[in-house]
Amino acid sequence: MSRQASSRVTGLSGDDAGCHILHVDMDAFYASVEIRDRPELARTPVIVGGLSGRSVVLSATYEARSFGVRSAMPMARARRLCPHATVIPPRHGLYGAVSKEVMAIFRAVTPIVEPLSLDEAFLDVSGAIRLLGPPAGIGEHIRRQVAQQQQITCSVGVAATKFLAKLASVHCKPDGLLVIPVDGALQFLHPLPISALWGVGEKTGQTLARLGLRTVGDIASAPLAALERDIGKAAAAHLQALAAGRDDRGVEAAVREKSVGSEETFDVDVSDPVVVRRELLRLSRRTARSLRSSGHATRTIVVKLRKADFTTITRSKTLPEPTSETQQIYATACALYAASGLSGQARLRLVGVRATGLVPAAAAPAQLVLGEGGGSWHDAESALDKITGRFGPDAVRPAALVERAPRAAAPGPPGGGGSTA
DNA sequence: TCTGGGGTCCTTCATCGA
DNA sequence: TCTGTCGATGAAGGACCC
Repeated sequence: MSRQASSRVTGLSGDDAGCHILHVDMDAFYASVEIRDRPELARTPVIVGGLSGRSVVLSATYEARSFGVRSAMPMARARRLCPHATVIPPRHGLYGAVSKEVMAIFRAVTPIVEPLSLDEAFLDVSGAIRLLGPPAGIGEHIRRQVAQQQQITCSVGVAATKFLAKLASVHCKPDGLLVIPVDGALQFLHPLPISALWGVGEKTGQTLARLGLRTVGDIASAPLAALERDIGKAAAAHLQALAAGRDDRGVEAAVREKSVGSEETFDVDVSDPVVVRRELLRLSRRTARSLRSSGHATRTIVVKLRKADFTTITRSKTLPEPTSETQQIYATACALYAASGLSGQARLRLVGVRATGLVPAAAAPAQLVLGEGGGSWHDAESALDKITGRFGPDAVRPAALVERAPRAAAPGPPGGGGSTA
């Protein structure tokens, strides 16, 4: 088998027999897309992130990372670490469009593509081997296509399971390809720190460290009962399977959405219920629009409230019938906010609205309101979706969301007001 | 240092009906 | 009629991932 390029991390045999899963991950995706449009920034520190006081880093070039900048880091700190970096506000629409084109490159290789986010995906290439050759060669083919068509680089992990393929791509970044052969999996896996395991974050990592477990090999040989006692049955079984190289999840081309939602952090903490309710209206609108555009309705509405001290509470309500209407979602969100005991009592830094328990919209009964013809709000909102789809999300807004100086008026009462301008 | 936004999954506890 | 049990479901919170 020929390996044309850049196995940055190896030491393994490179034998890709039986390694039919690829994990493809774009390198510093948002920043790379920005540099493609501004080539003068190539090989310089670039940070993509919001400009407001509470923004975090969304993406950073490797030049910026060499100064300690990491994604999810507060922007203020990133700017202190790397004051000469170019900071670019994110253009999500552009990244979405590039992502679509990259996924199309993947789908030209195999129909079994499972996107994980805008910038990474699992591919099952077992059906493409006869036509395109061994998996590592397919990985190189994909890397070339992405570089030629999109002028950005990606890294590819090749292995027999999703977890190992993902680890492989992490270990060959940036701009690399790594095969973890079937018979080299444990040799690769066991020296890694426990944080390499999918599902071990800060808290679980601390718990495992208290048990004296430091490496993946330690987890593999730990008694299951001890793990279960400290991290729970499901997590213990999950981690021990991964540590033994077992991962029987297949690549799924169609993953069903389970929830949609929207949340927003205020620039400054807010205690005024009028402002909070106005934000709930905005978020309810966004959530309802996501529901309708994905062809779903929701049964359960969840409101998330984060206080100034960062403690977070959620309150939820399951409705008798599924809905995708802004009015009903907003009314429920307001009721949950009122019942939380935080209304007017606490300073909030974030509010969120989420819809779970999704059902296909076609399965939801048409909502009839006494005294109105069937589907009144639904028809009106569908019409608005068409307008906002064409002219942008702010083309038509509820009166309550039209900014007025110095302070906007309260949104109309739940269930009755907050309608369209 | 001071923590975004969009998600998934798991655990625990309460409630309800059989 | 009362009590205990069990499973399903809902609610809340936490941890994690990208």
